[in-house]
Amino acid sequence: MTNLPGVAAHEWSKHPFILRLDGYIDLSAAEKDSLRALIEAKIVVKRRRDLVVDGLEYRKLCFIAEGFAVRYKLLRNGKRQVLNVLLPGDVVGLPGSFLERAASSVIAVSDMTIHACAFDAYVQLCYRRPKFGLALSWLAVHEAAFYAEHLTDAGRRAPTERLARFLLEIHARLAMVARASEVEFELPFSQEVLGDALGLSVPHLNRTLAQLRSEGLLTLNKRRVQFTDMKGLQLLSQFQPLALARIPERDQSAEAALSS
Amino acid sequence: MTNLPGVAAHEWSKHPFILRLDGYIDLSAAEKDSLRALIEAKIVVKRRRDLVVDGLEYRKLCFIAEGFAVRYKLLRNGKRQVLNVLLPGDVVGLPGSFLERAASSVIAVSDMTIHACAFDAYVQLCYRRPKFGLALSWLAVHEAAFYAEHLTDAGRRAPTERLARFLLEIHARLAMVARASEVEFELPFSQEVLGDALGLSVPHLNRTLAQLRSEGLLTLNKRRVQFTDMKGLQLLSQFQPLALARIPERDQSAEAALSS
DNA sequence: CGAAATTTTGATCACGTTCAACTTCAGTGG
DNA sequence: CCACTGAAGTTGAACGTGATCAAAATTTCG
Repeated sequence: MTNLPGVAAHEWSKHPFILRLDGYIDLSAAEKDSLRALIEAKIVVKRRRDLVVDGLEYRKLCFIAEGFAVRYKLLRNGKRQVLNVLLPGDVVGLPGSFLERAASSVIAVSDMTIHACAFDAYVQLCYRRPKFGLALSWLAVHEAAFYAEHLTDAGRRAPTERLARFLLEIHARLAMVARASEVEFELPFSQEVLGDALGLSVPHLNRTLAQLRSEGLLTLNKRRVQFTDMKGLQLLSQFQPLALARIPERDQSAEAALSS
Repeated sequence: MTNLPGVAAHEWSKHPFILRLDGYIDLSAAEKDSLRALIEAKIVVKRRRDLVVDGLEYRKLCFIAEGFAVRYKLLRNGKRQVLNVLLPGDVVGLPGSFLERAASSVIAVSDMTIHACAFDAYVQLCYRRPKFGLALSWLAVHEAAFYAEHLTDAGRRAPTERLARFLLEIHARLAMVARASEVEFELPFSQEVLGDALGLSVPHLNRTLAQLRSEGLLTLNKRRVQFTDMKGLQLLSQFQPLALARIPERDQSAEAALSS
């Protein structure tokens, strides 16, 4: 790991996390700068490095600039559930920082570069600039909504459907931060990770994948996915990206009418 | 449904939602009052009434004073996934209000009384009093953390373990709002709901329940659960309630050091 | 280039679903 | 009060999906 202080302004405005925020909130340059000022370090993380460890205290927010990670929970019986995959623009330390001790682990599955800020510093920023508190809520709700979808997948959907939905979701998320073309993207996860994300064994995941391939819906090799029949995939998976509403602006007129 | 305006102060301070907030944030009487001022109506809802409908816009936060509901997602193939059960102190409209259109439905499973406030009004309160934005974040993170646990249950845990964990979780949540004794509580959900929550068929859920009973871990009749071997349940289920950290207070001294 | 990780394929088996019948319970009207 | 009705809970038998175990083929990486 290499630590360099802060972030340059021109770099920050194109940061995938800022790109994501732009998707649901209007931030002025000054506001973006006040967030940038919190960044304590740019960190380069090697593949397989632990970022968060289940059971330990963690009090940081890390914004992923580049690279991929996986949040997972290891069980007593040796099984593993991948809770979420973390892509550029995602935040490490959500929900870990809100708990006394992290309830899951995070590990890098590729080399990464991330920007870290102290959790307390972010909370104090929320007091000064309430908009960031709302942004945090939106982020957390987004997270919860994704989990809800995955829960439905694991509980009630067939394996082919699950896998198709998962790939479409990742594609949509990568497209949001300009890391995917119309029908193609890099998928840096092993089948073991995919299986643990979807609640399937590796052999069965492999067969499920083979089925999607044989139906001509997609190709996947060298960790590169290409959707060869987008319509067919959408039909099979019933996937539709969830539309997060934008955060309402402060209403000054309503302000005057109230004293509290 | 009967609509009466607002809430009385003495009623509000003992409202289960306020009880829950007290668990992770310090709110002054004035702050609690500013939230109370947002309540537009006290609503009495009959059993089986829809509160939120998948696909429709929903822009309210409803704080459950009494009664139980279920958030669920209905699939094309007729299957249903129960995403969460809503207890006194929980909020209806999270995450629904953050989305263009709700991505799940909510239905009352008992008669309920709830206090409704407009979502926009709450957001404006967050601008005036940033602490409420943080409270909202905490609430959302709490929700996300629960989903993460349920995802792990559905994906990787055995049925007996799932069921035991589910019951222990509900017990802990009810205890938090003073609706459960040490080892006993009301469980107003049919086995169909439990099955849909845990991703099991009704017959299998029933057999799983029978197994817990036969092992002397609990009794359940007339919708009343009694844990007869709490230690055994905890051992079997590896359950531990998740410890949400408290929301840090505003730090005035750090304030002065910064201009932004 | 060699070692390790990952992907693929096959055979067997167990768990949990499905379907069906029956029982018990709660609520309602005669 | 009891008979009736529909909902909820319980039990059984047969089936199928996906897990498990094992081994081979292939790729990645040191």
